[in-house]
Amino acid sequence: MSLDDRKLEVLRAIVEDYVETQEPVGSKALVERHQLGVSPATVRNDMAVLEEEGYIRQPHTSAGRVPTDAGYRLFVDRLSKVKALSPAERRAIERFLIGAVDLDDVVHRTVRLLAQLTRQVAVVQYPSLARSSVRHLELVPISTTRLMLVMITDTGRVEQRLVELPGPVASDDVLDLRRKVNEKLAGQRMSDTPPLVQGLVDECAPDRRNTMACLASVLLETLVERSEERLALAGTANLTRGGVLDFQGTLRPVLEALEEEVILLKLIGDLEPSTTRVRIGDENEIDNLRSASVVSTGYGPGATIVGGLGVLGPTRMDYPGTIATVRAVARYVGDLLAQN
Amino acid sequence: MSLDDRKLEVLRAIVEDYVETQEPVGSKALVERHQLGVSPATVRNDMAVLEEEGYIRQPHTSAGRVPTDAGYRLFVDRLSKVKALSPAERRAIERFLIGAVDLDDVVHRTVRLLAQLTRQVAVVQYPSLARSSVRHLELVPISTTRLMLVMITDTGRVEQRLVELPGPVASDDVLDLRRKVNEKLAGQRMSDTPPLVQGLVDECAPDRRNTMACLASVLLETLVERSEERLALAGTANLTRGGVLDFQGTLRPVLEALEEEVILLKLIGDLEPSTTRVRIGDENEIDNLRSASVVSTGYGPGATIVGGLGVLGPTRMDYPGTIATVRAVARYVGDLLAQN
DNA sequence: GACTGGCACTCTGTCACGGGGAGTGCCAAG
DNA sequence: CTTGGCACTCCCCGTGACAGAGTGCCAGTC
Repeated sequence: MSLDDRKLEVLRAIVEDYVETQEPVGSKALVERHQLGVSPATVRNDMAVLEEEGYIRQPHTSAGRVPTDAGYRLFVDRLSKVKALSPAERRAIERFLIGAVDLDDVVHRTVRLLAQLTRQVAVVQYPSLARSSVRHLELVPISTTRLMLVMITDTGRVEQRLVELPGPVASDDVLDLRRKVNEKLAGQRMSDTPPLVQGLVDECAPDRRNTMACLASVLLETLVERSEERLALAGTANLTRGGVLDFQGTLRPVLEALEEEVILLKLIGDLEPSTTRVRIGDENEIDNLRSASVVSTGYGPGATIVGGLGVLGPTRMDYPGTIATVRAVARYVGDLLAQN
Repeated sequence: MSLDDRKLEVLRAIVEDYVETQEPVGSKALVERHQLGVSPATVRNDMAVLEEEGYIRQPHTSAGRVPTDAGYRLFVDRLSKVKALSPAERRAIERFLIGAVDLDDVVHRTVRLLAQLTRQVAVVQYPSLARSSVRHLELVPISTTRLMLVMITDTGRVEQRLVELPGPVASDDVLDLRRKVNEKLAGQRMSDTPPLVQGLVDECAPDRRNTMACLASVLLETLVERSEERLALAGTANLTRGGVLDFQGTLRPVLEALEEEVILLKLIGDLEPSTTRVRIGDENEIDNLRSASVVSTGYGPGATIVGGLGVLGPTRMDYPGTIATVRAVARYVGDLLAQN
């Protein structure tokens, strides 16, 4: 038994209506709202099959039908085309992102924009350190035995870390250190740096080796190990739209998940394919998000990807619209980064 | 007609019970749980007076009493002593804050700690630029006509901003610029800088004045005008404790308010008195937070204050405990900053 | 063979009703 | 001023009845 065209059409209609009205949809309402050209009874038969196949279900006997996660999945994969953005939306994106003064600003504007356009929770990952390269390293003396290490990446991120030195260092020596690390590391991809950092220590004159070793360990920590990914979040208030109906009664697990950076990174940061990724309900590995869907994609200058962004909402979401918006915003942000 | 001691005692008992049980408290339960030494009937008379005075109210006829905002206010001002922290809490604070590697880390740890200890929403303001002074300014060439300006403050904040130059600048000139701005500005309080920046432009050789003017305008913007305050937020999931009961049914307005940095700053950033500030329900100027209370205080190294922190929760909160925790955390953070 | 109209059935949501319970206000007495 | 007693009010909750929506199935039609 397979799904012929009309059954698919019925599924699409159910998804669209349910997303819009948030109420189980019945056969009669369906034929009234869509030109299906058949009677409610026929639709009912189709519905019975769709339910058998697991694409829709009844909250209770003699209620209308509601799409299952599998139903949404089928809808997304085969039944929906990506909506084109309205000119108004395009303008909104441009207006919003223009005039950002630095990376922080770009990220914050982006996340708010995304939340606003999709009316959902938005997450934007800062350009990943691991995917950036070093533009410049700066050493600023804080006291005689302390340095502030400032790293600037080609994506505009600025990371700082305090370095505790084993002993006092003269300011000329700091300049020397600064020159050395920059010669060695500037322009390098983050992933290529560890052996170079080791080389820095090895090549160092013995009397300075201690100092350099300290610096090197902080460098390694900053560059790779602790490679801190940062995130921005916006639009949590959108979770309350649709009342208590979405998210099976309580926002708690969702809010909890949103507080865990690790979890968010997992959601957004899975960047292998350059395409948009949609996770629907149960497809999420995180238990707390079993009643949510996530639409995410990578962004970056040109074809390269330096970070992820996406939105999270109820499984009952407007997938075509959301996907379109997420993609468009990612592209704009990529272009913006390319300009720098 | 005034409030004698027993009436105050009754009010205290009502607040304590209500905070704990979240249910309107009646006269009978009250005398059972507290050693008031009088009968329920007497307590009822006292309650009638307290209600008349506006400190408590009945959700409906023949229900127990619930404190009003004014009741909480009186409780906070006159009836509660600040609870001492338990050793476990002290240890938790120390363990949590130790090992922070940089300012970002300190702020993030602090805000999570605060949310965890108070089981409420926590907000921590980064050290305010306006209250810091310049430690060092760095200019990093991005291209021939673009510089990255990096400012490091004595509180450890690092701000960056892109500078678009009117024309190409040689790298020697950049070094020269760098030296000049540092000579002039390093060590200065942020609020004293504007005339100095102007001075920089005036003293500049005519052929470089254009470049310097560009830099100066970005500097001014970064230092004062756009003096961007940053915040960290944690514990929003705690809003869902107590179900839909707190916050009159919907979290929406509260979540919305929490998304507005401006609003949060208003809550937390009011730092004139070095004491802890408590805003209860209607005392909040922000309409969206009329059903919430905010406990906030300033923090900073030694006696100076460089930023604010605090928590937000339902008016029905454990004020003594919350106040104690907020103060303690602020003190620890201050000490931590003093060490740098 | 696929579609349709009709019909009986099921389940929800809601409303009215009523009793139990908690709590109050008031009064008269100690 | 305090207390015990009592009548009263109102919420909460379980029950039952009812309308409405929607289904499943069957027999008839094209």
